[in-house]
Amino acid sequence: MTMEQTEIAARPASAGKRERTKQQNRQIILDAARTVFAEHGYGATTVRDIIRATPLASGTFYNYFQSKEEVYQAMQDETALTIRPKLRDARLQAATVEEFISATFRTFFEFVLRDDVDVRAMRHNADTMRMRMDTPEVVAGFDELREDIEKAIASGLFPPVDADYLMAAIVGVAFEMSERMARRNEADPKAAADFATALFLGGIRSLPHTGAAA
Amino acid sequence: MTMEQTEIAARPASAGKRERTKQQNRQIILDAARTVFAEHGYGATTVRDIIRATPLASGTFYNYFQSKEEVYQAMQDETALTIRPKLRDARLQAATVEEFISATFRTFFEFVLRDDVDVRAMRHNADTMRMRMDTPEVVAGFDELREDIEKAIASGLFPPVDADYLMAAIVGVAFEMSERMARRNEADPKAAADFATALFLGGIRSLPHTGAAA
Amino acid sequence: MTMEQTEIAARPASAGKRERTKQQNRQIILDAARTVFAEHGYGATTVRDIIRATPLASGTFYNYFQSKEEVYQAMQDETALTIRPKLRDARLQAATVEEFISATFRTFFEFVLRDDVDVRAMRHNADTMRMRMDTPEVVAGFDELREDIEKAIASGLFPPVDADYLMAAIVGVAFEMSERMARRNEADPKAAADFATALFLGGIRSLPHTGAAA
Amino acid sequence: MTMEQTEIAARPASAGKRERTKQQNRQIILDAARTVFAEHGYGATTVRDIIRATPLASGTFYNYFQSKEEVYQAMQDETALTIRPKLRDARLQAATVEEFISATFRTFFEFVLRDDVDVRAMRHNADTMRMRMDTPEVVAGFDELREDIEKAIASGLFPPVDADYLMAAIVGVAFEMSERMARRNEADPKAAADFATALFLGGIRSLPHTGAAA
DNA sequence: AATGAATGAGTTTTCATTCAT
DNA sequence: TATGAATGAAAACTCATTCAT
Repeated sequence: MTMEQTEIAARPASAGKRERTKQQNRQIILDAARTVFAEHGYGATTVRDIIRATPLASGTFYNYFQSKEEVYQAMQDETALTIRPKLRDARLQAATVEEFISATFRTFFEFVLRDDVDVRAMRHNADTMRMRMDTPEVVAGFDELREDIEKAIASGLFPPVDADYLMAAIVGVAFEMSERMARRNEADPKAAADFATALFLGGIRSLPHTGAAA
Repeated sequence: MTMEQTEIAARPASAGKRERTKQQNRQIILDAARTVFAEHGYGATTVRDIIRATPLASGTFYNYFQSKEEVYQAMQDETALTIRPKLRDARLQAATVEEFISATFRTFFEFVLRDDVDVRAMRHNADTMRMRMDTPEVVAGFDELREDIEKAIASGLFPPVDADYLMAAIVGVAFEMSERMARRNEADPKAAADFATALFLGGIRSLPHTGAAA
Repeated sequence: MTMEQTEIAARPASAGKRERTKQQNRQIILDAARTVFAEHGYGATTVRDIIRATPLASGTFYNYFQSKEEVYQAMQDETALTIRPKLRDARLQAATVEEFISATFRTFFEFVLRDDVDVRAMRHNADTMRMRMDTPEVVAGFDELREDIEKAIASGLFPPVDADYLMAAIVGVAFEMSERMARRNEADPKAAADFATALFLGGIRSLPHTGAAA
Repeated sequence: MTMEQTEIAARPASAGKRERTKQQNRQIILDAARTVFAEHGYGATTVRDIIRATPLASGTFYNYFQSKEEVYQAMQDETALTIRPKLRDARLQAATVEEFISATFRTFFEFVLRDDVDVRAMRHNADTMRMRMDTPEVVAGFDELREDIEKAIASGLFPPVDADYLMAAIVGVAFEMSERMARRNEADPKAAADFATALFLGGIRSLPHTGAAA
């Protein structure tokens, strides 16, 4: 106890540091990394940038991650691990093509809007695609989608189409539309999902007509 | 004297040897940048990398571009300036929805396969970034597509749908599918364009059935 | 426990070893800069020169100063901050014109000889620059002198002369003579101050006669 | 004549280049150097800066000067060669101490104001003293003044004082006062010279009284 | 002679990582 | 374990000078 008092006396104004657990520090770094990577892109982000967005010291970073690369991977994995189960669950419960497609887009657009600011910000910098495409978790998410499409084909739910291209089309529409959606004043994930779903189910002629152009 | 006249006549038209070398060097740097960016991604690429991929001296780079950023933008603009007129021409001649959509994808996929160095380089680098496109020229290309969609709606060619989302969907599918296509052993731009066109015209159920899955 | 108390007590006062090293390194850089600037002149000096004159690593320089310019300014300010109080004290105690002038030159010449590293270094470099002085601290020192002259005029100590020109004359004589003095084998600040004082009090005809020319 | 026409035809809009003689180009470079050195100081000035202040090409510089150093020396020498004879003439005609001192300051202050913008501008950058002090011509000018003082002592015109210190005092007052003078709205070289002359002849108590403080 | 782009050595600057405290 | 200054390899950038035209 004497020692504790000593410590407290020796630290003028660092109250609260004792509260920080290892897990919290790791999360603090991950959150800071997410924000900074999204703002400057992977290449332009320095470890110092991440640390600066943190109450921690530079050396502390290395108690949790070996390098910039590692924290980046961890961050990507965290994102993928959050959305992948959501998407998979949505698809697994689909009994019809409509449900499969609708649930995929609905889940994705809602996730983008509610849980994660990155996907929007990521689009503004040159490293975006790299960030999106190349960590194992993200690639696994794509593979998962293709596999689910293949299963749907096998079970007769889907017609026997090119699963790889269909996956690509879904992914492309999801990312590109989410960016446009996020830029609108009143982002409406349901409307966006309805649009994408109609497109995939019936093509352009099935898309909902806009009031304005009617 | 004949030679002198020749030289005089030649100067304004072909701009002289100096001028030609200058243009060549600029192009050498742009081409090297395209290759290196495609190979390592924007963030991981250094100006030194670009110079190393060139027979030129380091200082020469700075006679043409201020920074990595600037050469990257120039490279994107060059790409956009090449493909935009092709795409616009293709769309302008469209008399039906089918032609509009089909010509867009066909032109894009063929360009990716034939003319674009970086996409070719990407084929050999599974985890390469797709060049992010938001320089003025590229954005103008997107705007052009949306405007053409709006015109098509106004003329009754297209139903009155959300032009912004439709543009995003086309762009997303074009980029994402072109990447998948480029990775295949026998890339077939016609087949890819047919797939995308069928999707946009009639939805999933209109997509061509694959023999394998049939 | 005694040791712990000792540490606690020592921390705020002596600022800890880290803090001490930091101050030392800053001083090491400043001292090296002073020597190198004096030897090569401001323009010919590179940051590398300064670092080389130091046991520190190149990056360490940038932990303390942004540029050559900044370390130069800091160095000048340091000098000005050292000599300004000495000069002001000397003038404040002056009850006569003689004391005012005499004390000013005496203090300046003695400082140059004893305390100022760069002037000492200059002695070994005939064509060294005299550090140009126009950082805020230095200018403030000049202003202080002019103000003290104005006060002396107001109190009747000095005749009502042009204080700005008189200040300039004193400064010019002080700097130029100090340089000549420093180059002599046996620099004698008292003799130099007597010379300048006699000049300012009675003009050329009051200057001490040299034995040689008599 | 045919060739001349050919040349004219080949040069779209370079009229007047034929007029430039070697001597003119040399002078163009010297004048540009004077301006640029005065503005940025010796160290911060690049050969490119000088060329940019010129209608000439970079390669042309090296037809006239070997290096930055050489053009700098030439410029300094030009200045010193202009003012040194003026000063020497003024002193040689002096029959009294008054005339010697008065003519020196009068000539210097008028030169600074009329013929040369450098001396003022030079004071604003760190390399000033170096620029002023160390070219052979400038040093020779100082030596000349000291020699003239020694001759004046030998002839009985001056009392037997320390010629080196007196020279330094004159130089210091001349440069420092010229800077203050140049900053005034209505620079008056006669008044400045009268001030300095009175100081050197009779000390502070002989200085002209200002109306304001009377 | 004049031109001005190319050169590359040298300088400035950054920043991931280490390590003494 | 936390801290944050030190490190130095590597990247960015400059610029005096050369040389083909």
